[in-house]
Amino acid sequence: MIAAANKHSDHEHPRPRSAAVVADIISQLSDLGYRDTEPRRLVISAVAAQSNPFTAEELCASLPCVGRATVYRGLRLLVETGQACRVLLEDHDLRYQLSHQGHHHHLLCGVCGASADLEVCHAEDMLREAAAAAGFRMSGHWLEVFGQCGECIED
Amino acid sequence: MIAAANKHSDHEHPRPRSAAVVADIISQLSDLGYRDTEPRRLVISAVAAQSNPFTAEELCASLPCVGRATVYRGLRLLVETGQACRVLLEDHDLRYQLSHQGHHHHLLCGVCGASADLEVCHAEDMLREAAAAAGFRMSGHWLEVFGQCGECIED
DNA sequence: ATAATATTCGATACTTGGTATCATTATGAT
DNA sequence: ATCATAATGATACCAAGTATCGAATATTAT
Repeated sequence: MIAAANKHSDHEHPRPRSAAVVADIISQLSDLGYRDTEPRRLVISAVAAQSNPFTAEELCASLPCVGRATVYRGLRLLVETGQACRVLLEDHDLRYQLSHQGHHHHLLCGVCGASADLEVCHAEDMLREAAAAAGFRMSGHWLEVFGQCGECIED
Repeated sequence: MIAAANKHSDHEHPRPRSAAVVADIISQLSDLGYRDTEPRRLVISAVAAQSNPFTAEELCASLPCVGRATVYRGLRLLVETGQACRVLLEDHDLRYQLSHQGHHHHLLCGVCGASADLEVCHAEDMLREAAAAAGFRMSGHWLEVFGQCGECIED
């Protein structure tokens, strides 16, 4: 009934095929006319190396050789091109994360900070109906689900 | 199937029984041990006078006689005690609004800025199930629905 | 290869939204 | 009326993000 979710938490190996992910993103950006530069690569690599949602400042801190403005620009570019997405935590802390597919939402663990994707948004039709009942034409929605991941429940 | 929504837009009269709303909030705060002060009253009145979601800075601007810190403190108090809620617009603009009942979500018009409430969150059970399928224990969620209200569709 | 051109970079300054500090003032329980 | 305590407001501060602009770097054409 509900789509399964892909867990991608901390507790795993360095990061599976991070280099390939970076190369793919660079190539997609290139197709859009964006140049392949050293700082941009560094930003994308750093983003791909993160497992849990991270803040822009954390990214800056992990990239002391790249200017702050460049980090923010790179991050914004990734969000605008759909390669990364913003994640809103329960305390309104805004974080970022690589996008793993098109439309999806996040399950966010408040204990360890891990996130998992809900790959399909089944709420969409229901929300569209509810909006229509109120005379609204729905054009989009924002949804985050908070809780604890399996590992943190055990502990 | 889906709960009806209460529209509370701009196009109406000044504001129905705003004074009573303010008195009620003051009284509830008083029960919690918060004092009834002049600046606090002014903040609450200003909040109650708003029809659409507003920013904290707009509130400050509409209350030149109240210190900025006090406006922010008052707003935070209202959110913490459940009298007001935060509303996240599609462009990540964070706004505030009086709460009209317990758990609910917002239909937000991107054209005129009006908001309406979805009074019951039917998505909740579905989300809890989806979270459980991914091994998560859901503790909460954040949902905003964007679109156009009836009046703005006509125009 | 090289020059021309447009993009990107990074240092810096700025903006916005919000919080901490702290001396002064107002509240409300007694 | 007194008095401990909460609230205020001016100010300074902080965090996240954007604008500016001269210097550096990619691409493209030659």
